[in-house]
Amino acid sequence: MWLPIDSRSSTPIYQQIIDGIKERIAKGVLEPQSKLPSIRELAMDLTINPNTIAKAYQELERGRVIEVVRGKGTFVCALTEAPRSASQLPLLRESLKKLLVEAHHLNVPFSEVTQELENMIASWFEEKEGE
Amino acid sequence: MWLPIDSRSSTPIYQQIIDGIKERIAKGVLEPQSKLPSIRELAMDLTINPNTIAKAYQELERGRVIEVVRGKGTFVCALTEAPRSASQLPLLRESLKKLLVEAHHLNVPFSEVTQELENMIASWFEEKEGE
Amino acid sequence: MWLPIDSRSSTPIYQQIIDGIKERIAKGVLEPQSKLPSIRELAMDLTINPNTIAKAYQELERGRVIEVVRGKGTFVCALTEAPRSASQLPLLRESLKKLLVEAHHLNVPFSEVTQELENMIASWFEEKEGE
Amino acid sequence: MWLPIDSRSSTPIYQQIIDGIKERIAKGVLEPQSKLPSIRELAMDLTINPNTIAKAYQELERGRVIEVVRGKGTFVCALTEAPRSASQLPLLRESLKKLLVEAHHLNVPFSEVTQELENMIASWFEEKEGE
DNA sequence: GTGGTCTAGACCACC
DNA sequence: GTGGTCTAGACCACC
Repeated sequence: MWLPIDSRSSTPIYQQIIDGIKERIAKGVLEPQSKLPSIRELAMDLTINPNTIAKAYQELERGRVIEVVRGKGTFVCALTEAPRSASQLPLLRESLKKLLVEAHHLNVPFSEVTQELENMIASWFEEKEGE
Repeated sequence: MWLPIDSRSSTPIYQQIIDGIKERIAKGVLEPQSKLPSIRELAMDLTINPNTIAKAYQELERGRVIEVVRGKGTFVCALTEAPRSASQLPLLRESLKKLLVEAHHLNVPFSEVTQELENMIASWFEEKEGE
Repeated sequence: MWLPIDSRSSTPIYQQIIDGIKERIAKGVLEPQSKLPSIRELAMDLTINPNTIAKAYQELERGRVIEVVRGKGTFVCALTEAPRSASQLPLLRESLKKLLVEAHHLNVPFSEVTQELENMIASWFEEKEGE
Repeated sequence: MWLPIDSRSSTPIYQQIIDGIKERIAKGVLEPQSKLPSIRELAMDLTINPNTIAKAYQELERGRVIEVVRGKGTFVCALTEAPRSASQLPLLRESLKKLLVEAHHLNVPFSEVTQELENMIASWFEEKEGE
């Protein structure tokens, strides 16, 4: 598996791995129940310290995004394992607020934000289909 | 001036101050040309070290969000000083992508994201008017 | 007399005044022996605190660029009052070095620096003649 | 690494460090991709507080002169990362103007400025080769 | 090991 | 009054 890692970025490498895997899952490139590469394998692919991969996997497991099956490997969780709760809408709203603040300081009108969001949703699963 | 600061958060305090001020500007609570509290004053209000406030103000000045007038104080920049360039849409799209990834992992359907965004835009300047 | 002053610049205002007057003298706009505006007059013109103008004039007097004649006013020094000494070439070389360091980091080739310098010299007294 | 620091100068120490490092890079003494001393190491060498070195490094990183690799250290950027843009010639011209103003007040004729500049360019990389 | 953040407190230049 | 710099020393995350 390949993920875009920038060792010069201020975002920690383990966080970049988390973000990259979550994005691939969200886009449907990594499907529920599918197997992830082993820590060593991914460390080799990305030429990164295995400890760093391990930290990313631990965080993803804590967040119920992936699960470790002893002796078999690591797998993407089924959707039902992360059921929706009332606490999740406030989190999303917080992100939405930050998005609008950013848009304002980039001088992008809100109407364009809505438009861009709709465009992105429309083409969201493209990467998966083109796979 | 009050800003919500969480000293236990992993987000640095100076960054929380930056975010808080940018949000107040974006919502119109802090208008262009209006005066910000002095470093010492804000440090007292938030019971935070003046150096930390100074770092936040310096970052905001570098980003052309605020400007320092020698010996007089610090002021919100006029809008025209941060003109829009072609490099800004990609930044917004990156944020939009992260938003959709987050929504997926929170089990919030994209249609609801769009709906929430429109609601938030509709009530964006409420805080200012209620002031 | 008008000078370009930016109260938001990180260069102190009194320094901007010094630089502006030195530039006008170097370009021949202000000729040797010519009279400068009084402190009060210049303070009015630039809408700046008279103390700030006074500080600039004091520094210029210390550097033998201008001289105060009691009861008559302030005048540009004659050239002969700032005779050339051996200590001045090193100062210029220090400035030249900084110029080349800057050019390197701006990715401007040295050949272009030389060319730009010659162009600038060729058109140096234009402002005076157009006066 | 040694840099000439004057703690009595009006130029801030962190700025002197920035200038010194930029000069060493421009002269080729510090080559692209080469490693800079760690903050603590340089602080020891120059007997300066680590915070001051850190500020200098952060400014240099913002200017894309150096880059931080997490946990590994700080390195000189590759040249291609600071591409030339149209906004850079005006900055150089501003510096050239200041140079000519200074030359005039030092009583150094412009012909000698040109001559000194050409001499300096001719011997620019000497320090590197003599290394 | 590396750099990043924060506090406490001092001193300074500028207006 | 204002912001800017610096020290001394602590603690933290990352690799």
